[in-house]
Amino acid sequence: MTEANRQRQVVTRFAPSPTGYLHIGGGRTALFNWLYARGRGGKFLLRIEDTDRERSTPEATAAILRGLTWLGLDWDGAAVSQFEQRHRHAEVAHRMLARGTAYKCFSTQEEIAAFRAAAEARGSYAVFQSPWRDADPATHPDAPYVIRMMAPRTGETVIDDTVQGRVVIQNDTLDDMICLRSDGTPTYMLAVVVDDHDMGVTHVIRGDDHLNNAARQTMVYTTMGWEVPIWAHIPLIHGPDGKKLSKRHGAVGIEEYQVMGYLAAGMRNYLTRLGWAHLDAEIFTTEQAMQMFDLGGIGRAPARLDFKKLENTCGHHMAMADDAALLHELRGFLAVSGRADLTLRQAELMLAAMYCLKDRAKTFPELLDKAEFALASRPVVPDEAAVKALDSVSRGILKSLTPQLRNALWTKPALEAILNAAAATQGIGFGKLAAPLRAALAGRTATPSVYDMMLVLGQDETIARLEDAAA
RNA sequence: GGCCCGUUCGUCUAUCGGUUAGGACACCAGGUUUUCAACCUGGGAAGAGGGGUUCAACUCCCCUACGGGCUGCCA
Repeated sequence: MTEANRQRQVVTRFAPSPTGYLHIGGGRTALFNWLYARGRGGKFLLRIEDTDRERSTPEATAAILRGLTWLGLDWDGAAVSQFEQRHRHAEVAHRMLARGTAYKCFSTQEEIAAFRAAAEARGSYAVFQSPWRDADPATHPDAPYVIRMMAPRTGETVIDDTVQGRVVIQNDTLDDMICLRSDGTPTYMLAVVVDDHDMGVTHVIRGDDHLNNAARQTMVYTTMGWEVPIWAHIPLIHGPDGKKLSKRHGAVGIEEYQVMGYLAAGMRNYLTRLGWAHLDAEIFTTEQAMQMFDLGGIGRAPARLDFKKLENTCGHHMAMADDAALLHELRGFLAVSGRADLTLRQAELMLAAMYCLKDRAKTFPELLDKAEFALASRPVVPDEAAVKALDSVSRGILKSLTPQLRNALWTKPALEAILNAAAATQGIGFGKLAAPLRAALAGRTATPSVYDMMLVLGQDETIARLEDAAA
């Protein structure tokens, strides 16, 4: 890390390749970059690494943008297409050529394969050494060629990594990486460096699968006379079994988590805490995360995904959430999970009920389940257990209750007085009275408090449901 | 095979040479309660193994084991 970088405004970036959905690990990488930049008044940029024309699709790009947006990560400026910078990349490659820090290599892929096979046969695994590295340009054939960087074959390259520490790579373990393919398109290795430099990226925070690559990329910076960014190679996320996260572990795409009904805020909190810690901080807002987040707090070992903890974290955030915001996010969930939107009436009731629902649920499906009494419309169809609670004796009690409720002041103390008196009159405990009320009001036996339901439903609806059940 | 990175309760982690190794999730047991959930209290639970260095090591060094990454005209 140099003085210049330390003083410059922080610029981070997320650079996914658009070959599929936004992977949850990628989402976390983006989150770390975003948190780091936003917490320091810096910039967070987005670049789509679409130089692999075979595998890149616009659908994948769209999915990535959707995933980031859902996670609440906003980027500065428009997303940059790496492919569109290809002429700039080629220009840099040719400049390296002109400077003598790169050369044309005419070796065919068959020749390279043969080289490797021969090395393997000898029991060694030497990196490919192009015969064209020191060839006289006069002997160059009129054939397709790639441009390879002329990397030093001796000495070592040091990666001063904020997370991994000082990592030393021997130069003889690195080959002369290809910068420009034979079709004239740039490789990722060259493109990342050029783009990061051109975009003014100060901190490269990415998966540690790139740690070794950082050595070769450092050479490009050096050979071009550019300033090397501050590296932070973070460990990848693993599945619950400790193995690399893959489809067999279940959800790997960030959007799947939205469909499962996790809150974006909870997801951010959980993902921030996964592999990063600041003393005992567990549940925090995004603003607090921005304040606390630092590269030094990132662990060196890969972390495993723990759905239980994710759920618990989301539960905290649901309880903390603003009612209206929660309703809004709930409707977003309804839309992506292919469920019907709420009617105006349902939305109103949902909002009114939120106070007694949100600290009882961890995810949106749970919230919806707890909200069943508010969402249902008359006549409420009781489930099996509720039917049992509505025997003839209970129905009689409900019947005797309605006249009193009709004249009641619709407040909790007033309702409490009425129901307690009713229970006393019947010579039963309050629990005995609550059961049929639940059944009548919600059609089930597990519900929020009967008072909350009555208050949310209102006088008319409450009485109507009791009459429905009593009949 | 070579090179690189990693290893503290089941899981996420704190500790940055001296602590009864702390917290959270999960789990178990109580409690509260109007059902479910929530909530409250308590409990069990860890430094991969082996060598060093040091008065003192989870912390520093080495080896082994295990896990991961790189070793592409993929990113």
